[in-house]
Amino acid sequence: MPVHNEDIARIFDRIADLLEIEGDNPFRIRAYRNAARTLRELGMDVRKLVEQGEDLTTLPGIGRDLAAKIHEILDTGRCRALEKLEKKLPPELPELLRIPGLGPKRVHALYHELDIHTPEQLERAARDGRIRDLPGFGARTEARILETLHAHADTARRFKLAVAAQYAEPLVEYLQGVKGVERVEVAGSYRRAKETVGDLDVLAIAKNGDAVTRAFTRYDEVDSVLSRGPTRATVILGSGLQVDLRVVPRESYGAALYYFTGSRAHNIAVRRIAQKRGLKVNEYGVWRGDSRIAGDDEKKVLKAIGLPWIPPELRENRGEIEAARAGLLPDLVKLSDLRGDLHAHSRATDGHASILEMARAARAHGFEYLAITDHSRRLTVAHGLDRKRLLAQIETIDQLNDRLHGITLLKGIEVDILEDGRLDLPDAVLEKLDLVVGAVHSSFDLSRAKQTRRILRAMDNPYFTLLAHPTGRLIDRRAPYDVDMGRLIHHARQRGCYLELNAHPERLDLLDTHCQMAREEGVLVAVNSDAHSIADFDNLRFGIGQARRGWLEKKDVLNTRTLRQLRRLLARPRRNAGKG
DNA sequence: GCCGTTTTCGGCCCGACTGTTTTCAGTCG
Repeated sequence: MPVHNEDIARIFDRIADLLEIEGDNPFRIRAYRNAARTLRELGMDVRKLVEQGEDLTTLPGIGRDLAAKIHEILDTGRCRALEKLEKKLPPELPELLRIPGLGPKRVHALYHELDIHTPEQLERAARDGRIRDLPGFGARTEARILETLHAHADTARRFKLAVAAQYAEPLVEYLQGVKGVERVEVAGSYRRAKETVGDLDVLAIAKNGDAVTRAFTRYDEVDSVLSRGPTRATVILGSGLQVDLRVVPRESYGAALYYFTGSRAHNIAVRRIAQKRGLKVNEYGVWRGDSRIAGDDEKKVLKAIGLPWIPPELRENRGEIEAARAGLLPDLVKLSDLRGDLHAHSRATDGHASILEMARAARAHGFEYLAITDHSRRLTVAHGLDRKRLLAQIETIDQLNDRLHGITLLKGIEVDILEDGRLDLPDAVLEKLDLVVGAVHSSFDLSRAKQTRRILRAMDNPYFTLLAHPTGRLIDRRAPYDVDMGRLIHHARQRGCYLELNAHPERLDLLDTHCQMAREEGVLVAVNSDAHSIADFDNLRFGIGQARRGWLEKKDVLNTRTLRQLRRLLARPRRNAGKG
């Protein structure tokens, strides 16, 4: 079994969990967690870096010791440090940390005092009333544990950004109507446009916080109230989504917004910078001694620390702070930069609207062009187009273009990439199209080598323009297929073809880290809706959020180009094909 | 365990809410 970054990251997280239960040095624990994070966000296999003879201690948060452990895990598949810990403590113990309200200290007590290792044992002990007598526990805590054990599966789940938006928007509206509330905004991972959010962090300006948190807990979607004070309250909505509300005075709003937008890693890094300058940063402002030197406005807060404003989507401590200090922050792409959409379906296959309806909807979004890219014949469930039907559709689009004003339809196809890398329709018909969007819809479980070879070969087709949803993942439902994204991006560069960032809320595929790789390699990314109905164009905002998380600028995105520029770019793979 | 234009040793982000603590630890974000 090849060891991937995620495997190593999990080992480090387990070590951190166990050390924490043992009451080890918190900074040592954090070091393991930071290293796990570095590995997860590396964007390429650490194994590859090792093969290239790179020094792993150049990676952030990885020093001599952890580099050696990575080598050990890569070489042997094992980690002696973890095995040693697992001899001291039951390996399943970290599971208990996932239960809300249980931290390392309490898990330590449960294990050492009552020999509890598992949620099942915990439940039994709680039912028997044996937990309340432990020091630091009580009857309330015991009851709470039983309660959360039952709700456990529900509360642990994350919500797709688009789903969270459906809950966030009406809640914001409700809070804006509460007396005394001046302003409401959702911060946290929602504001950073993460593909999924664990909870909502809502921020409000008001003088009387107590009245506002009280009104918040009375919102009719609230299922249970976890805590409530004069500046903060936490509730669970009926959907299972947790919402934290914080209320701050106007003079602290910028500091609070910055603080609660996170990410945690970003905040820590920025506060360390502030600390070195003799400043303290908290949710109420930036402080020099007892005097607040900034607070009401996010831009001013960052300025006081000596940094330019950093877009929320970048705040992951993945180089944005260094870029900010060097004046090298990207000028991120905006939704309004999009001039068209290069992936949409019609009723001819599995779409719900006619080509004309789709064209009009795209025009209403201000688009200059829309590519119709229905499925190809192999995808029979979607009634995929064969050669004959595609030729008929080409004719239809030509006719529509003659009478449509203000928008141009591009002739395309979302053609299946077959298992051997051939495309699902003959070149003779692909040649007649403006663009060919290739996609994997089958054989997801090929080995990494085979899957990579399959897609590389598809890209070699002279008519191949754009690789749709490049990892094939469906958030929470289907893991990405195993493919060497670095090689795909490199090959796209050589072939002159492009990658899609599919904006469908279930896909958001390319991942943000892949976008960064594409950008560094100079491969343009198309942010596409994959619309199956006229409403689906609205999903582009989530795609743009993801693109911004991937540091993409307007110039990095294919469909920010004018139709004229775009046509030239779409012809590039064909031109390159002749050069062998 | 990591890290370094104040440091190779001595630091490492900061505050709110809860429950059981009668002065604060634990958890969370």
